[in-house]
Amino acid sequence: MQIITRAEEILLLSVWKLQKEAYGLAIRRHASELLNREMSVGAVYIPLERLVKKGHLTTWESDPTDVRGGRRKRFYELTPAGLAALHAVRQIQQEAWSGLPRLAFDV
Amino acid sequence: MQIITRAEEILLLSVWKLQKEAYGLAIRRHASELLNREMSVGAVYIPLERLVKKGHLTTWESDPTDVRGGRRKRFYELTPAGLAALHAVRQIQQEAWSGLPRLAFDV
DNA sequence: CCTATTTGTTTTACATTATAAAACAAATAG
DNA sequence: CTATTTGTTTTATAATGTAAAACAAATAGG
Repeated sequence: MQIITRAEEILLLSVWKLQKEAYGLAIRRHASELLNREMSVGAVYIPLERLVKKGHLTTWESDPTDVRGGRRKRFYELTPAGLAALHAVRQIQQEAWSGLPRLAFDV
Repeated sequence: MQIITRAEEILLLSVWKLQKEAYGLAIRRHASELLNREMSVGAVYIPLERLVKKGHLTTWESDPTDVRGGRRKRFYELTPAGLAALHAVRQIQQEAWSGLPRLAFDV
């Protein structure tokens, strides 16, 4: 489809929204809330890696923190290309949802 | 993902928009315009069939028309379930795109 | 007529994406 | 030390997306 998928859109927006707290599990929690549905771990990390490969996200690892189980985190940040991809999909959405006629069972 | 995919969204909206003219090739033309990109024939018919199977569309065949090459067409129409699926995805989109902080390179 | 062109759908074969589940890693609590 | 917690990576499979080819049937025009 070439345009980003819905999963990619949700993940990019989650990274955007979470700002400095955009790491794997936090992104998973946020995206799951948006979708009203618990995403599996793989359903987050694998698309995230793809988005990095495509240049829509950058990523780096932090040091461990001193909370229980607080090991190193992999953080993500939106790139200008990622933002452009979001704008592109947004525009298509707005066009696609405009000018729709009234439906028989909608009235 | 359970929520409809982007391809499904675009196809359902195309069927909605085209009303009584919602058959395979017309849907393909309309969806291609929305995406600014020629969709292949298979990229339309196969997802359409899937949407029928899921109960988001109904379908039927017309008689041939008397224009050159005007053979029978397979028409599609949105079901209430299809409309509900569109509304669901719309709501998620609006939530996902709200409350986004300003970005460094966006300013 | 008959064959070229046009409009249309179906099928096939393959690439990409999505997903669950398991494995792995490393931190602190007690 | 070892149980629990937070976190990432890997594996294996299902679901979707796509291009291209095959198939079907209509009219145009000599």
